[in-house]
Amino acid sequence: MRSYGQYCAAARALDLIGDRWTLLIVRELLLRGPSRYTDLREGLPGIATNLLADRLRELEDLGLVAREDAPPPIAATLLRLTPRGEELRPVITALGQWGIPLMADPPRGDEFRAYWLALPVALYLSDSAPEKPPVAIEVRTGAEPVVIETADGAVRTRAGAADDPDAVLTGAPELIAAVLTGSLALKEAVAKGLKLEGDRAALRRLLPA
Amino acid sequence: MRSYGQYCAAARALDLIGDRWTLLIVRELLLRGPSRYTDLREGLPGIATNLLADRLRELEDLGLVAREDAPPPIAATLLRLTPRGEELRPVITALGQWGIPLMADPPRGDEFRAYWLALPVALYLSDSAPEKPPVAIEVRTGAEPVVIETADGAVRTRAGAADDPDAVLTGAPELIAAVLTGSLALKEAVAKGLKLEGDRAALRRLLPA
DNA sequence: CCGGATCCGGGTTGATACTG
DNA sequence: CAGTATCAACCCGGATCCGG
Repeated sequence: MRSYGQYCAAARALDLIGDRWTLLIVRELLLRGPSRYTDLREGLPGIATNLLADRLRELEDLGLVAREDAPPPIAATLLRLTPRGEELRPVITALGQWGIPLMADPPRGDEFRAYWLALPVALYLSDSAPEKPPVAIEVRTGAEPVVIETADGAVRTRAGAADDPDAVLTGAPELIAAVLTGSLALKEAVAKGLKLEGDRAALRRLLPA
Repeated sequence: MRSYGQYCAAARALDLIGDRWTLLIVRELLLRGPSRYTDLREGLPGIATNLLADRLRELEDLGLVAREDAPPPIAATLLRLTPRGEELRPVITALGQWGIPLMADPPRGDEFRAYWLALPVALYLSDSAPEKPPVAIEVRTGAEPVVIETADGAVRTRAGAADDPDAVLTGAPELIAAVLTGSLALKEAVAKGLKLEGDRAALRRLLPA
């Protein structure tokens, strides 16, 4: 954690969270909430385990991450963001928004985790008919499914399958991403191989205009 | 520029601009506009000249920075952000906002350039009386003065001295920063050594409530 | 003076193996 | 599960030098 030695807010921020991997660790904690060490490592493919341990210790020292013991049935310690750590959300959001155009070219062997879609979902989706009954859409594109659902006007994602989804979306990550960010029309995505089962209107209700 | 190899917008953004110094180079170009190589280096104390050259070449290859020949009288090439590069402003802004609390502790030998104040100014100052005649406030805290002035409702900064400033603010960078961000009352700052000459109301008109 | 290129020492990162 | 240990490769920072 070498300092830039500049009395500038952005430079001082980068002093703390500008190291390689640090912001991606914050992304994981923002998207997944309190996590075990091993789960973090699973969500950060490519990181060396010693680096993850180092970074977590630094983040703890800085007061951005806290360690806590999980409730009794589970024997594990959880890592969670402190309130000050949560305040990094706008940074991740700004980075993600700037990076959206980069998602147009396909993964080329990049790793992918379905819950990462929570980032574009939060940025681009909104419930255009909050007065109607809530909807749930299951997305199958990574190893594990993700559910996009509405809850009193807001749109959220969570890991896992839906009990009784209004629609199920299956296909390549770049097709899903393009549809969710509005850069590709649903019809064209289907023509390119995206599979949409169930109630198409439920999905349209959430998509950007 | 090693890739994280993750199909995630934030990770891909960091693939491009996550290297050390890269975002600070963007900060310089955002705050100063088109600049010569040597001026960039002056605004990035601590950077090794080869690193600056490397980063600029990368940014050029990525289409975030463009090189242009300065108009005839001057014999120099200028570096400027492309539109896509300008789109990084929200990233710098988010970082700067998160970093503001870190400015509370004094510089401790950190380098400082007065025009860096443009960042907090844009975030925190606004003209509460745009119908009145414009005001100009000169700030003397670094090697070179900076002017904060209003122009049709907006608050801007520019390098240099003011012809006929409504007020002049002189003092340590951390006092100036604390006042501009509203974390320290003007009266208390003056008690701590800040010097305010001229029309106090002109400054109050711009400060956060 | 401007705009770099080159070289070198040391620190950081990354891959793998290993451990309580 | 949650790391530590080790080591090679790479990147960074500082100094120096060089062509317009």
